[in-house]
Amino acid sequence: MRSRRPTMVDVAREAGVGLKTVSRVVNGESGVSPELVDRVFQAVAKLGFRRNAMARDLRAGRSTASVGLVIEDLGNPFYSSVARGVEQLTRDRDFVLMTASSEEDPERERGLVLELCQRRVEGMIIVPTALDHSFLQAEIEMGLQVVFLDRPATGLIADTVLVDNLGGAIAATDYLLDRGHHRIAVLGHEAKVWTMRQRLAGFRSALARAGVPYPEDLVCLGPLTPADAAAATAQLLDGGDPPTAFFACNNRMTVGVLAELQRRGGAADVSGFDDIETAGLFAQPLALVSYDAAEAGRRAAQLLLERLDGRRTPQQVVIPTTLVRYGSETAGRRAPATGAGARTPGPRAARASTRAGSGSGAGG
Amino acid sequence: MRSRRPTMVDVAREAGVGLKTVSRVVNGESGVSPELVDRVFQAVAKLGFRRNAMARDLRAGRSTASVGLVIEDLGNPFYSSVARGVEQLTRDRDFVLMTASSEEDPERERGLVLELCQRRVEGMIIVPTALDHSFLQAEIEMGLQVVFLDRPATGLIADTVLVDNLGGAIAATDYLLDRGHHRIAVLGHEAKVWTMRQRLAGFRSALARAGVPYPEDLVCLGPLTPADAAAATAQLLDGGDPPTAFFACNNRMTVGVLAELQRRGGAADVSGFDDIETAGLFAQPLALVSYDAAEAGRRAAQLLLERLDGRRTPQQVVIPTTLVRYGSETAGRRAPATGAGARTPGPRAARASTRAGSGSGAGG
DNA sequence: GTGAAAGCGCTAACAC
DNA sequence: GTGTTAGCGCTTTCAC
Repeated sequence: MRSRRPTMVDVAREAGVGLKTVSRVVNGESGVSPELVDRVFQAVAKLGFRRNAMARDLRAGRSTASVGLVIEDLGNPFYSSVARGVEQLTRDRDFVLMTASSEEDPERERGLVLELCQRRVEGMIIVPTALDHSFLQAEIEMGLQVVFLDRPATGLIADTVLVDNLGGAIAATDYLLDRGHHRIAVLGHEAKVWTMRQRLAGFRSALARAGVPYPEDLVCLGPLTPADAAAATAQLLDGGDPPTAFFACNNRMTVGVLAELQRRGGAADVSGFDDIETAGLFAQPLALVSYDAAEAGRRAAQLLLERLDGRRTPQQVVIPTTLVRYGSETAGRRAPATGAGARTPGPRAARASTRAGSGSGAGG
Repeated sequence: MRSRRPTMVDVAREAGVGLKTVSRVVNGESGVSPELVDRVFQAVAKLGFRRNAMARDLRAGRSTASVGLVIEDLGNPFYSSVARGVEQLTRDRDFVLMTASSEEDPERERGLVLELCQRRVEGMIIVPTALDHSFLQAEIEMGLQVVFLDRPATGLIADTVLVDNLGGAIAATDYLLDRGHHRIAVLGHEAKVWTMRQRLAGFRSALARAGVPYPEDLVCLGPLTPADAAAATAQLLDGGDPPTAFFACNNRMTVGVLAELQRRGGAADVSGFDDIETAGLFAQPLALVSYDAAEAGRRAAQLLLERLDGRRTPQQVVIPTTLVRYGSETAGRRAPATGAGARTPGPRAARASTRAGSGSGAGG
């Protein structure tokens, strides 16, 4: 029993009123007699009428009350937190979220962006993978609003939300330096990724300030998965003059390093970028650069909404990071007896902000 | 410099051809002379024309080549994996994914579903929170295709993808029973949630089969966050005749239980529903009911696509679970020396499937 | 091969 | 207060 979707004309006929009256009632406009309002609602309910948003938006000459979110991978906890944050702000304005994963493929990213343009989204939040986003300039001139997240766009001036990569990496490196390490290995993604370059720069900067030479032989860029990182860790440890500590540039690297250390019963100190929800339960103590991913999403959404409301001067927001130490020196020996040990929920063990405020100002 | 978005009419004028010719070229139809094709493409590029999908779909009388995904919380790892799985299949058909979080609020869920109906999505994948979905019947009769995920819908016959809750819970309980426990505590969400009832039923069933009495005083339903679960764990442990083991009905419960045990240096055995990515790095050994959330999303998307292609007989798919043991008895004492210990990436320590196949068949 | 006209379902402007 | 008309940007007849 597959019936056709009723239109306003159908409703008008059913209610015995004119088309415009139905439109008025459905849109909650005033100036319709209570009796007709009732008849229209009755007909709407009887026919199961749902106003066609396509026709409505088309006629009104506007976009589709929706925002596009182009990220690397929806399945990654960082991005899903971001998506959640974005959603929290956009849902209040009755925007629909169209999510798409670029999979770090510039071509795919471009395709998704243009696809969303064709769907006439009002705005987009993009985690840029492509090296050049000037192709968006034309869309922007035609009314598309864009906010970049996690990395700045190249070839384009636009609102941007970034994480304090430099400060976080410095804090993570200082943590290891403070514990007396001079041979610190670094594991990270390819250096072509902007965030990775920033984090590496922070690492170098912290070493330089401490007068510790940059360990060329301990810098391992390329691994993608935890398994890759574990293998790389093994190789580093098996080399001559092995590292005594590790700086993992993202959560996947951290997990890989820890897994290999645990497998060996090794005791290297570890710090890493990106927080891990369950780090308080780990056998090994470590320090992680933490930041609020959902907040990054919320800020991006906020910037986008402001733009849709008319703001035109580009802004940049930097999300602050915090170094969180998980587990104590004694942790791992079947949980500490004191309350000062690792714990996942509740207050964190030790925090040190790498940035004072949430720094927002004109940029570009 | 905010210019108006060009339409096909603009392109036609620019190229000096008729409207229909532009339409033909833009849609890759044959039967246009190469010369005109070229002129049209030139004009398209010059003006930055992007075909308006709203107008196109409206005129064609079809839906918007999009699927809606209504889940509980995009930020939850389980749901973001599901979303990723859905996306993997739908992107190939050039569908756009509209994601929305119901936040376990039946009213909100209903609102989101109807909103997506107004947007004329072709189909929806819903994790049902509401108790009654018969209101969807009308939409379905008007062409909407629906697949339910994680829980069956009530008051409605439709395609459904479920996890083997019963089998998983039995396996998790058996694990604890096999280790000699008779006083097993259960922590879980409210029993009004279908999955929770299933998991509890599995727990009861395993106990009954082992001749162990159901421990009324150790069943704690209600906690939502890890902190709630930790507090509940503390209360259970501080009571008279405390439990010697815990069955945590979801990942948040598991984390809470472990956190409290770790804080106390306690040694209770733990098993839990839902896998945790980093469980191999935990100080405490445990067993987790694991299943492929992304696969659940893919299967749901597959069912939806089949429906869009014309299938009409309702189907049900059950995603199998596996009990994964993390860490050995010696784990936690600063990592085991042998390779048999916990490790996160790579092959899992010990698996025992709770279901033979991926069971798919007619249902409803 | 190509283009003019009609119309998808709705809203905006105007008459009644 | 209410209904009629036109038209959003596109596709679909159907002439030429």
